[in-house]
Amino acid sequence: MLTKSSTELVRQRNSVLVLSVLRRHGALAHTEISDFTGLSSATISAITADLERAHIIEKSEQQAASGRGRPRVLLRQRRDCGYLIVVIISSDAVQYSLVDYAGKLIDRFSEERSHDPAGAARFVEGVRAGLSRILERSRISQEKVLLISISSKGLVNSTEPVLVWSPIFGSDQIDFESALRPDWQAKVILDNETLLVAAALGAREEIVKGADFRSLAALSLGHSIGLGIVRRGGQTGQEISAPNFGHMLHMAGGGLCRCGTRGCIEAYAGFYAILRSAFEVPLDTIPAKFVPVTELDKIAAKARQGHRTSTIAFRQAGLALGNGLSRMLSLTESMPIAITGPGTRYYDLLRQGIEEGLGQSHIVRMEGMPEIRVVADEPILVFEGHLNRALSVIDQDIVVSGVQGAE
Amino acid sequence: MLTKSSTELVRQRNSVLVLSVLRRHGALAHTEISDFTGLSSATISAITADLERAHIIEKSEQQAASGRGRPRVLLRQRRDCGYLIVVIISSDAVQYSLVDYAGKLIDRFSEERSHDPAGAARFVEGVRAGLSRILERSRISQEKVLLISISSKGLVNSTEPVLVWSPIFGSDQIDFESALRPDWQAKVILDNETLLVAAALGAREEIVKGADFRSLAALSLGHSIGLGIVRRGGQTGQEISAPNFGHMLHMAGGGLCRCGTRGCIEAYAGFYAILRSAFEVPLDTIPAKFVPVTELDKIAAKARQGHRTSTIAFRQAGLALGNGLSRMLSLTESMPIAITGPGTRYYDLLRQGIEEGLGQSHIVRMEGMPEIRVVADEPILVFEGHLNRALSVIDQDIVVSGVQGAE
DNA sequence: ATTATTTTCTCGACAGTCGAGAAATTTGAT
DNA sequence: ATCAAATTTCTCGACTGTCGAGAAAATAAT
Repeated sequence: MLTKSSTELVRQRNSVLVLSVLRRHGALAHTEISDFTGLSSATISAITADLERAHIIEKSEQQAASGRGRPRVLLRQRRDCGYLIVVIISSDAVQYSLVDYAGKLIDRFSEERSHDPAGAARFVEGVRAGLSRILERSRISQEKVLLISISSKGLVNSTEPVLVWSPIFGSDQIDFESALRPDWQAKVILDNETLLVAAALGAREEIVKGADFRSLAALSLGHSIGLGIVRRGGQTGQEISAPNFGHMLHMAGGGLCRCGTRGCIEAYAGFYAILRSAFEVPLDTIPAKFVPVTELDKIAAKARQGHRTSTIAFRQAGLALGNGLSRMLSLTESMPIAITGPGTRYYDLLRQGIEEGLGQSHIVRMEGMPEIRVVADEPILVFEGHLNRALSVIDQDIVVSGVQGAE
Repeated sequence: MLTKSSTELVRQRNSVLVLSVLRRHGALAHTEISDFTGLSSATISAITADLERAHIIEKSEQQAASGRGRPRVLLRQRRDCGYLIVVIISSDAVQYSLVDYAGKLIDRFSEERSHDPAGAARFVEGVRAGLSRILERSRISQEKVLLISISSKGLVNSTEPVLVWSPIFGSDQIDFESALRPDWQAKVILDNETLLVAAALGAREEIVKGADFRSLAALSLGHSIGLGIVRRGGQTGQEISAPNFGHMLHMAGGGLCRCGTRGCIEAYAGFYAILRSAFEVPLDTIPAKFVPVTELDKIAAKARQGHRTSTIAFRQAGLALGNGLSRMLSLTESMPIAITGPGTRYYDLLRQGIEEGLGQSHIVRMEGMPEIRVVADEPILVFEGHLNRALSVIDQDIVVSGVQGAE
């Protein structure tokens, strides 16, 4: 359904646009903002005056004279305009980061996760404690925290911050919104981890390719398997989604997965699955809760020396991934695939299987093999994705909730 | 990337909005338009005055007095504002329909398709001839044809009207844009047939459910298998896509498909595949080009009487569909599934397999079985989808290309 | 000092939406 | 017949927004 448009909306959109170019390019002068946005100089004056009055941006005090002419006045976000807390949940720890409105990291610490199956309720308590701890350490007032951006592996509700299924808690749902509402009035968003990787890669790609960028998928290999897809959308920039790829059906009645279903992709390509397959343990064995990477390194070493069952284990994993990717491509347009995560160190062993698995589908035979690239530094990408997403959400909210107020 | 906004754009969007409620609800009075759009009465006056000046809408001359007070003046599209040609390509015929700007069918005929494999070039000639024929019969001047909307089974390029792969011509691509450009200056759009079914069902659903409508998939069963997905998007109404579902990989190294690949869903669930499987012909046999429905009816009759291999054939087909749908759901959100096409007459035989195939995946075990409904009258839905899409494209174009001109 | 150059700011014109109320037009009561 | 009530459409002034042009500001070079 279409909705009505109004002049006030125009100002809102253009204000957000100004903030977004400021994010992308750092502190900018009046003229540069005008160039980047396409808005006239007069409009920039009006918008920046509003934003300055609302204490959202500020004039940079001084900068090197850059030639003759009236010197430029750089505009930048006010760091103290608001703050963001990033919570990255991984299998062995929870990392808390406090970031200011300009995207600068202020404080960070990790808390080990107890491996006891204390369950979701207990875990949520830990998160609440972690959040109050990072707030206290910084002496920032709670109202200044505008957004809490959480990420985890697993399946996430697309509209609300609810973790629907996760490798750790299974179907024990966690609703972060209602869990944090008593303590916090900040907005809470939750994203799948690999989705953030895809978002970060997509943003990088868009800077390089500009309008040529169309779409991209990120595949994260590890104990579990994640996939994020980013597509450039119509007006609102990028559109991203994080399918339940690791638990997409690979083969009906196949190996038993951690999720309890048989034949998931993860039950062939997750670390525990490779281990299981390499040791020729029956495929209906209940999967190991945790596999040290050193175990897998050993198998990889054997495979690289030509050991048969180890080689086959990685090959099976590759096939599952390749088939799954081909199915994904059948349902979307063709797009490049970026592989990240700890599993990339075995890419040499997985590659053949992946390519063969891809090649078994009509779409790949027709359109050719998609571009596959290996990308390291997954944790950095996750954090970058958090910032990209969270800060633009803040920009949006801050503008919508009233710039007019001179305060 | 965000783009700048302006007051002129506001008017454009609101004009399109006015035209769209006029489409949805038929001829409306000033006040009603105001109610439906949320725009003020004054704005409606301004916009409708513009549209009337540009000969896009007109005042309905007279209507029954509806109570006391100043009588309403109904506004409606001018039929002669422009015309649309709908071309529906099916396996045995091509249907041409001429429609006026108000959505009224003016003329229609079908041309049999020769089953000779004369190839794409020859076929395009036929389409060009068909188009000129329908134009001549109507005595409408060619410039008045604003849009040619084509549909076919198969895989379609998402940005240009290029048929990338089709059951009939295989990988012999057809670029309708360049094929028709010499004769026509009308815009040309091409959509997958099942996508249009999904669009039509989505539009109906949105009228019923309003904002509650989220998404929907249409599955078309026949000689080939089609899937269309419609999701409600942010601003721009609905977002639709037509994946290459029929040729998504069902089982690696499986039955030979018409497309030349092994293991496609279609190679298990297409009519020819059911036939092949029922007669226990080896799965690598080259599939029949064409299967009369009566053949399949016979197998269905046998299956309903308990004949074993016939029953298994339908069950296999259902499993392939169910597994495929489960994979689709793993990659999207959960959504209801509407089944259409000639294959619905065998739904009683397919159902168990579909449900079992769906149940083998994590997502369905977790979120439960999606709602499945059988919808008849596929051809009507296809045409309805054409009109929905094409006329709103025309509305958009007509407004963008300048309403201001009084002409 | 003066001039050239560059950036920022300001002003008036123009486009769009909105609310309020005037104008138009019919029904129903007196 | 006439007038009041009801209802719809139209119009006007206020407000918000963008834009182009040019004034004002501030520095470097001459």
